[in-house]
Amino acid sequence: MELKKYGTECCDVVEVHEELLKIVEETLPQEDQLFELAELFKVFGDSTRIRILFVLFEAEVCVCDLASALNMTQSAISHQLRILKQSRLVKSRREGKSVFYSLADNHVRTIISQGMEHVEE
Amino acid sequence: MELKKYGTECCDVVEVHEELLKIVEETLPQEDQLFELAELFKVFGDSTRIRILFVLFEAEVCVCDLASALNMTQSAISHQLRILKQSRLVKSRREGKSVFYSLADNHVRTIISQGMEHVEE
DNA sequence: CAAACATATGAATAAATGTTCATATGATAA
DNA sequence: TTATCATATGAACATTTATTCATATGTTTG
Repeated sequence: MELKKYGTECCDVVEVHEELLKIVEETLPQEDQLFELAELFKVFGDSTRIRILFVLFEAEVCVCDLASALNMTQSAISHQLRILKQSRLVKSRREGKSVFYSLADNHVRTIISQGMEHVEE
Repeated sequence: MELKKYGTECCDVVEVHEELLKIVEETLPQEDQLFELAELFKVFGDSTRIRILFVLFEAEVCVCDLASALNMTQSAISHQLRILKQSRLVKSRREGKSVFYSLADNHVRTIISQGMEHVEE
């Protein structure tokens, strides 16, 4: 599919090309969806959380092991797990005193692997 | 592939399970790669930049049309385009006084569509 | 019950970030 | 050249955010 080009002589016109505006209106998701999407990617935008996710790619792990493995305080890890859970990227399961975390779905893997491909280029 | 579980009785032990540590060491990307990856996702973590990308899904567009279409100042858009360009998500091409922006590669589409799938669940 | 352990969370602080404003750069036209 | 248009960018400000510290919650053991 060919990309169209807009705006060649737009900038001295007060109104933008009707056609571009129409397309944007048709294809741009709703404000709240764009916001949610940005919020989701913000969650990926921290190396501590990325590291947590990489560990969870391999195993279901409890909080204190995550803290040890990543060499961070229990509190810091716990705060980040909360954020990961709120965005439904991880889920948790209590077993006695411990809480085990694991990946919630496979979008995580796809998104991270696409990101890796991009930075590795 | 089954996920293993680690840490059942770890937390009163000073050292974490050897096995988990080994796996983490083997599979965790280098620090600088993790950092780059987080930086990349930070770029997606802003709704203005997401909106810009959605417009560029449809067409090659100049800066002032982007500003008009998204109802933002030229300066704000330009700052964001700079960030998108630095992470090689968009590319630009000058034509006379105008500069046209377009997507740099297709990872952008995959990443965003996976993100959309996730938030739409 | 109390003590010990694992996890969660509120408050505070420092660092990062998006937008605005003013202005600089680059290109075209008169 | 000078004027004008399109874009880029530095500085400032307000907001967001990751970590630390202290402490609370929840579970098991004695």
